[in-house]
Order: sequence, then C-alpha cells, then structure tokens
Amino acid sequence: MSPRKVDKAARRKEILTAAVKLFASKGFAATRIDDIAAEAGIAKGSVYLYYDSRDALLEAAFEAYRAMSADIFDRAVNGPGPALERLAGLVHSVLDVLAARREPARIMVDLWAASRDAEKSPVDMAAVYGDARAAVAELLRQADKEGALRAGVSEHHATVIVGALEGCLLQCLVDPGLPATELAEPIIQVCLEGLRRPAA
Amino acid sequence: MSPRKVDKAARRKEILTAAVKLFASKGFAATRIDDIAAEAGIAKGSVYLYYDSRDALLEAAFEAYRAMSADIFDRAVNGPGPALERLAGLVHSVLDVLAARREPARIMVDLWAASRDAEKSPVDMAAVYGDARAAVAELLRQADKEGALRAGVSEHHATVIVGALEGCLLQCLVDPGLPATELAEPIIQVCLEGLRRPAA
Amino acid sequence: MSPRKVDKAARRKEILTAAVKLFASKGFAATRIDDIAAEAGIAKGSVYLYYDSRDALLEAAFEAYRAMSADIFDRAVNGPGPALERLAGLVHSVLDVLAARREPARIMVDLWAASRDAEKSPVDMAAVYGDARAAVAELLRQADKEGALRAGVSEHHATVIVGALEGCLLQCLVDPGLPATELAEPIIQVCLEGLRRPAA
Amino acid sequence: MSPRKVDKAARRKEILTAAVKLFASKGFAATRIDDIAAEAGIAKGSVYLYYDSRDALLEAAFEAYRAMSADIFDRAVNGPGPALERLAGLVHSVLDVLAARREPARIMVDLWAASRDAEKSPVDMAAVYGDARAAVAELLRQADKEGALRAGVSEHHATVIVGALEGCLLQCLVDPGLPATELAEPIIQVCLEGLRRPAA
DNA sequence: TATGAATGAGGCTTCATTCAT
DNA sequence: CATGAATGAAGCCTCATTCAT
Repeated sequence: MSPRKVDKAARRKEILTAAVKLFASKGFAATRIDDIAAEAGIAKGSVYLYYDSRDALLEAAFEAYRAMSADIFDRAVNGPGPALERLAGLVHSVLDVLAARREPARIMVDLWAASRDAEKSPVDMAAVYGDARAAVAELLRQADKEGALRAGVSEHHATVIVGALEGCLLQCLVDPGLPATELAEPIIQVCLEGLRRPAA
Repeated sequence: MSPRKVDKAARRKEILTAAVKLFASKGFAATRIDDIAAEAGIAKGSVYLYYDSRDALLEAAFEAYRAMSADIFDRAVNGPGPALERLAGLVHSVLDVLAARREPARIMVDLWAASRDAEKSPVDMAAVYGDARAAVAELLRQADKEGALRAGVSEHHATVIVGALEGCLLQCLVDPGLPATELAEPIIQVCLEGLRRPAA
Repeated sequence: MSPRKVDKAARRKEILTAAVKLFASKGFAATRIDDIAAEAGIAKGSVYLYYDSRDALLEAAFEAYRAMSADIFDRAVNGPGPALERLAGLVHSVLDVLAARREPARIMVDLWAASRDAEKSPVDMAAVYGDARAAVAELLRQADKEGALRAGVSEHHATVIVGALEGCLLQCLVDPGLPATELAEPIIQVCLEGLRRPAA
Repeated sequence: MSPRKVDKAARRKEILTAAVKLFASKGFAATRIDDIAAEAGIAKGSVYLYYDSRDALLEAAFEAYRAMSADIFDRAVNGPGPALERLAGLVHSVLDVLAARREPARIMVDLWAASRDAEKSPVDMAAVYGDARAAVAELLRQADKEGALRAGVSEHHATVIVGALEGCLLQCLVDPGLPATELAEPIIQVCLEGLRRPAA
C-alpha cells in the first residue's frame, strides 16, 4: 500500500530470485547466505530483514514453484475446449516452461530432497504431486463425461500421466542434453492416445 | 603373527548399509559421520579406514544403486520371451524393488541432487538414465523385430517409458502413501499397450 | 548506514602480534587457533576474517620478519659513513633487536622449519639469507672501493659474516642465558678486523 | 649379548634411520608413524615395540646428533698437533659431514624447534652448543698456552666461532645451493687468522 | 532500514596410540 | 615379537545468525 511496502516486496522478490538462481546452479547445500546477498547486491545481514533463515528461502522458492505449478494445472482444468486437448496442452506447457528456463528448474532436485521428511519440512512436494494428480484426474473425468475416453480409465492413470511428465522432466534436469520440448508429443501419444475411445 | 581378523569387504558393506539407511531417512545433508559410525557400531574414525570421506560414501551408495539398476535392465534386455513381456516385467521389477525397500530408495533424491554438476560429481545419474533409455530402446527394437509394435515408435518413446517409471517412483518416494506395486499395471497399459500393433 | 567501525589493518596486526607471541613461546606446531584468538581477545572464527588459515599466519609472521630484516640490511647498505662502520653497525643492530625482543625472535626456528621445502612453502628463508649475503657483499665491495679492505676478500666472506651473525643469534635463541648484545663486538673483531687492510 | 639383543638393537637403529630420513625430508611435523613404519619396512604397531612414542624418535635422533657432534669436538680437543690446526680441522670436519650427508642434516631445524622449551623437551640443543663452545674455548686455551694466539682472546670468541660454523651450516641447510665445503677455508681465515699472534 | 564484523556451535578429518590376535 | 584394525581426542575451518552502529 504505502510506497515502502512496494519496495519491500520488490526487495523480497529480488532476494528470492537470487536465491533460486544459486540454488539451481550450485544446489541448496552449496549455496551460502553470502552468495545470495552478493547475487542480490545487498549485504549479508540484510537478507535477514526479508527472510527469517536460509531454510525460509528454500521454502519461498518452493511456494513460488508450487504456485506456478498450480497455475498451469488450474488453467488446464478450468480452460475451454475438449478436456483431452487441454491435457495435451498441459503437457506442452510444463515442458515449454522447463525448456525456456531449464536452469531455474533444477531447483526441483533440492525441493525433492527437502521434502523428504514431510512432517518437519514446510517443503511439501507430496502435496504438489497430489494436486497434480487431482487435476489430471479431474481432466480425465471431464474427458469421460465428454465421451472421449475408452472404458476402464482409473485414478492410477492420472498418476502415470503425472509420472511420465515428471519423469521426463527429471531426465531433462539430470541430463541437459535432452530436448525437453520434443518430448511433449511422445508423451501425449503414449499417455493419452491409449486412453482415447477408439473412433467408431 | 596372525593379526586381528576382519573381513574388510564385509565391514565396508556394513558401513555402506548404515550410511544408506541414514542418507535415506535423514538425507545426506543431515547425516553426520558420527551417525553412520554409531549405526554401524564402530568408532567415528574407523569409518575412514574404509571410506575416504563422507562424499565417498554417497558415491558408493550411488554405485550400488547403479549396479542394481543396471542389473534389472540388463536382465530384461537379455532375458527370454517376447520383448514386450520382458519390458512389462521390467516395470514390475522396478516397482517391486521400490515397494520392498521403500525407505532405502529415498536415497535417490540425494543422488539426484548430487549429480547436479555432472562434471565435478562422481554421482552421474544422467548415465544411469541414459543406460535405462538405451535398454528400453533396445527392447523396443527387439519388439519391433518380433513384429509386436505398431509403426512410428521412436527413441523418444523409450524416454517416455523410463520417464513414467521414474516419475511414478518419484511420486512414491515423495508421498509414502502411494502404492508402488499397484502402479505397474497402469504404467504398462498406458505406456506399452498404446505402442502395440493392433491385433489383425 | 554506518556499519560497525573497525580498523581492519589494525585488527590484522593485533592478531598477527598474538600469533607471533604464541608461535615464539610454544612453537607453531603447538599453537592452536583458539590460543591465538584468545590472546587477541576475539572469537576463534574471527581469526579467519583476517587470515585464511593457520599457515597464513606463519607466512605473515615471516613477511614481517623478512621486512624487518630487509630494512636493517638496506639501511646499512645505503647509509652514510665508511662501509665497514656501517657493517659493524649492522651487527649491532641485529643483536640489539634480538636482545630487545628476544622472545618474539624465537619464531625464527619455526620459520626455518617451515622453509624446509622451498617450493611448497611461502616461507622462504633462503631468500632472506640470500638477500643478507648480497647486502653484506655489497658492503664489502663498498669497503673495498674505499680502500679499507685487504686483498683477497671474496663472496664467501659475506657468507661467513652472515653466518657468524645468524649463528650467534641461533645460540642466543636456543640458550636464553647468552648475552646477545655482548656478542656484537667479538663478532666485529673476529669477522671484520681480519679483513681490514693493515694500517700502513 | 644374546642374539636377540643384537637383533633388537639393529631393528631400533633401522627404525631410527627411517625416522631421521623422513624427519629430514618432510620435517618432524609432517612425518607420520605410518611413514616411518613403511620406510622401515615394518608394521605401524611395531614401531612402539622399539620406541615409546613419536617424540621419543625425535629425541633419539637428537641423541645421535649430539653424540656425533660431541665426537667431532672431542676429537679436536684431544687430538695431536697444534691447537689452531685442530680447530681448523674441526671446521673442515663439520662442513664435510654436512656436505656428505646434507639431507639428513636438515633434521637440525626440527631439533632447534623441539628444543624451544628447554625445560620440557629432552631435546636440548643449548647443551650441544654449550659443549661446542666449551670445546672451542678449550682449544683456544690450548692455543694460547702454545703461544699461538694474540692477546685479548676471550670466551666470546668461542661463541663467535661456533656461531660462524653453525650459521654457515644454517645457510647451507636452508639454501641447498650453497657449497658447504668451500666455506671451510673462509671461516678459518675470518675466524681464526684474526686471532693468531702476528708472526714476529 | 542497512551494514558487515563478530560469534561460536558443529562437522570433517587426522593420527598417535592401543590391543586383540 | 609382530601385526594392523580400531579408537577417540583434538584441531582446523565453515557459516548461519546476531547485533552494534
């Protein structure tokens, strides 16, 4: 509201951006508060004016990731057009995001590691994937209502679709040589076409 | 004359087992050498008689994982029977291993994190997934020779299959509530049936 | 805005002084970083804000010693008056410094030890003695030009003069009972008078 | 006496030789018991059958050095011929020993460091130099009795002569490029000729 | 609000010494 | 006597966090 507020929020974001960049490139474990401060162009102590701790920065990075992910999935669920096409579009979206900003995406490996102990850590990737599965399941239900699916499509298929997406993403993260965008169509073919009701 | 008798190889394995257990439950970053020593029932300094450093233990864990993984894929590639059935068996194997020893499997998130900088780290998950893709691609080629595949199956499909497998695995790791074994059939349906040549 | 104000150079010097004191009294090998910090009245970790490592402190001590040594020798070489008198003054200077601050001087034994492997160690006493020999040789050349020397005075005599100086110093260091200052005249008599051109 | 005794003494000497070699080349601080054992061709634990501790090995090295030094000086004091010639011979002996076995001689820098705290350490270089000064003083007294000295030669001259010897030795140790043997004559000229009674 | 010097707990690793065989 | 695996105390160094300015 007040101009100060704006500054503060902007500064928070700058710091988070710096942190994410470094977490992605060197990993959370190897990223020092000094590094983040330097990257953000501020003094080390100032970081603590905006974030309570180093862990809080990872958590913030997680929240940003979660928001972005939720946004993509929500758009697919609530968008216009046939459900299966929206699902296909979702696959493209995810991989396009990855391809466009491959480096920042590498932060995910640290998010996975941080979400190991679901109780203690505020980084809860289980929830993210749960949401993703729910969204895909909803899309499948919509497609079913539209009469687009063959019989026998279950919840587990949503898990497999999310798995294929994340599994391809994982391979791309770990092996920068892989062409993320090119994988969208194969994923769609493999995961979606098999579920489609055969054209009469 | 006869020095204290110990099976160095066995002791090495004990220590590695202890380390893997802890890496899996608390994470590599949170696991102290003292913890490992205590878990293995030896003194802290003794760990260094068998491993050069804490990192070396993670590397050893990786090698063990890699060997196990390679073994499963090799068996599928070189086994008897129709290629597509061997591929289906492979999917079951991977998920059964995960289900049987879910906790130790959680070490993978640290292996992903450790393989971030492919040059510096000896933990090279890219190679593991490269091998996995090659194995699946080989199985697809075999299936094609057997006339079991529809036309248009490419290398990328191998990536998608490996992705679906690893992506389901990832979800299981992150969300212990998911039933790993039950995912095998959906994966097979989604990933393999769509590639099969339609029965004439 | 105005950060905590400290004179970093002064703090560096304080730490070095503390380190030298301890190196001298207990020896480098027996001196802990904690000891140095305590002596300097700061926390252990703070030492590392000013010096990269324990070795760096010994190196700094060496540089200080080298500078002081070079200063004494330079002053003798470039000073006014007959060269042989400047040489005699040099002998007095060296021993006076030793007598005045005998304890700190004991750091030299560690400098000798540290300069053992000339390639790896930045502590290069060989260079210090080389410089000392060069300075004395220059003084002898000057004395020769002044016609003050007998014939046959060679480079090796510079080595012997430096040797007598350092050898007396060594004895004083090792045996605190020896009276450093009293040795100046005997050194001068023995080392310099024998080189003087007999009065015609 | 018993054959065992002979073996034991021989083994002790082997270990000491190995230790001295390593102390000389890497320094006492950098020499591990494992290194010594390996160099001596025995197991690490066996070192302790012959020496009580690592420090005891340095002490033994010191004793050997002290014995050798005492031997050289004693021979000069008790030998035949004019005292000044025996003193000159002594200078040659010391430098010849250094030249012949320059590497092992480097152990002296560690002996100096170890004798820092004269009370606690059994390595007592002060005593060695005290003995050396006493021996040279005795030689000067003998020379005086023989009427070979000019008037006014004092105890301090012995200190200077020992100093010149040790100081040259120090320079040779620290700077392997210096020709030890060539320094004998200059030392003799500088240190002894000046003390000689002028030929009538 | 911003700074950056200071802190000190904590981790990894080394290595002299011991001791069961 | 000999071995070498095991021990564990100790030291160096790092770095998240604090706080005086």
